[in-house]
Amino acid sequence: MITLTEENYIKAIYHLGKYGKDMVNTNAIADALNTKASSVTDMVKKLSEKDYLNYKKYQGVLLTEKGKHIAVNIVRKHRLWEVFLVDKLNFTWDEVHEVAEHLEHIKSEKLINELDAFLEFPTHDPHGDPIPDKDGNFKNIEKITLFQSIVGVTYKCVGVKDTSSNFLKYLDSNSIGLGTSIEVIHKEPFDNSVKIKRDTIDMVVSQNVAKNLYVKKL
Amino acid sequence: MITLTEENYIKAIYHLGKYGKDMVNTNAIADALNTKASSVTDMVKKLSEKDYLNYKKYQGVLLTEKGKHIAVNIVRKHRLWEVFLVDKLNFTWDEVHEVAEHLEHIKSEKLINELDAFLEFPTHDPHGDPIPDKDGNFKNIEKITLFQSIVGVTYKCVGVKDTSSNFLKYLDSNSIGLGTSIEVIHKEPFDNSVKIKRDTIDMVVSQNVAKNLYVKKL
DNA sequence: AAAAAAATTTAGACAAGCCTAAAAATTATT
DNA sequence: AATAATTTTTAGGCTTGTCTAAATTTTTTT
Ligand SMILES: [Mn+2]
Ligand SMILES: [Mn+2]
Ligand SMILES: [Mn+2]
Ligand SMILES: [Mn+2]
Repeated sequence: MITLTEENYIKAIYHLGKYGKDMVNTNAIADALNTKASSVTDMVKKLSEKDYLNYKKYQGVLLTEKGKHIAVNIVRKHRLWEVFLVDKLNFTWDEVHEVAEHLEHIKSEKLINELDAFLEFPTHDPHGDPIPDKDGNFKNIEKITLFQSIVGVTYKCVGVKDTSSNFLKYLDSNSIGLGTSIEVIHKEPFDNSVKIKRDTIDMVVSQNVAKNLYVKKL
Repeated sequence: MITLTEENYIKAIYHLGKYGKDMVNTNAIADALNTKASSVTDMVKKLSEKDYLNYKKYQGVLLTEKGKHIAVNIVRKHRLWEVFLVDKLNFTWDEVHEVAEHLEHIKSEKLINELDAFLEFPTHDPHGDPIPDKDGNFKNIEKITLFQSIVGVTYKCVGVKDTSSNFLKYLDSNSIGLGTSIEVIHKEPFDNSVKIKRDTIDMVVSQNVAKNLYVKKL
């Protein structure tokens, strides 16, 4: 049996280790889970014991295949529930994360597979993140941040990096959402702000915004 | 903040105390929750401290209004999720209870009220039990057990007392479900079995079955 | 009204997760 | 290469919810 707390650790470690092959360190995990490094050390030993990850003292941890499998399944559940909340229950994209954080721990194969079917097998969640299928497979769409974009090119918004309520509400209030077309007009070297044309409207977004908005060439 | 364990105790006490005004005793609670009497004593002290119930040493407990409110809200969530599972996700009535047992603890006002609306404000769950509305109000339909029925009268099946998978599957295999018409042909004094006519078919059900099937005069 | 049986509470212990403070190891700086 | 700073682990303790065994109270039986 795997506990809710163990699941949260595994998911956090998965997200922290997603890019790059190097080990995930204690402080990063403590930070992600709002807990203390000493607590992480304790838990990491237990997870290693249970074979969800490999732990090397003072070095960090790496999920095993077993651990990755658990993690991807939790991510699948999290994102499917988010789709459900937005598509069926009138939640906005800034409201879903907190509730999905709890729903992702409900354990029922049938529940999640039927939910998947009920939602007609969505491939992406409300924030543009890919949804793993029943076997854990998914493909990341090629995307860059608006920060990495090129002047003169038109892009489509395909995701957000920061999923905080604050950022999502900012985007809402500026009529930017998934699918929105964005033409890059100018990139200001001084403060790295980006001038874009959204529909017919010109607007300037800060470096912070540009770095948290994923776009794809049209 | 109320913990998952506390919620389960409160719900169990609510169901045990539903009929009759007398106090719920320690062993009954321990039994319902598959735990030990000593654990119940501990928890009951804590719940009393938090004002969810009144506890009199060696006498038993009674939920306060605050406790009842919590309980009814959990029951509401439990039953709405059961409807969702059956109506939208192709669960059968014998599969829903276990999953709903977990879903009932998800804390989000918006979630449950939107779910209620999405399901078009159902009044009863898949087992015929009434669903409290947003304010905790619900009405029990007048019903008796088949055991209490009268020979010669035709009834409609409106609920089940035992919601175990075994019993529900037995009913399925005998084509008895909510809404099924049942005419009482004979009540056998020797073993309290009941001979009924379901559609055009005569069949005999045991005392055990008769005591767990709720019916209503047509 | 005792004595016996049953129900309930108390005492003491344990696992899971968390914390703070101190010790040890690693990494960065001089 | 030595010292300083940072990171990580260890040690010891706390809370929640559980358990077993023993003590106490209530209820039932004689
Ligand atoms: Mn979570
Ligand atoms: Mn998401
Ligand atoms: Mn429950
Ligand atoms: Mn039910």
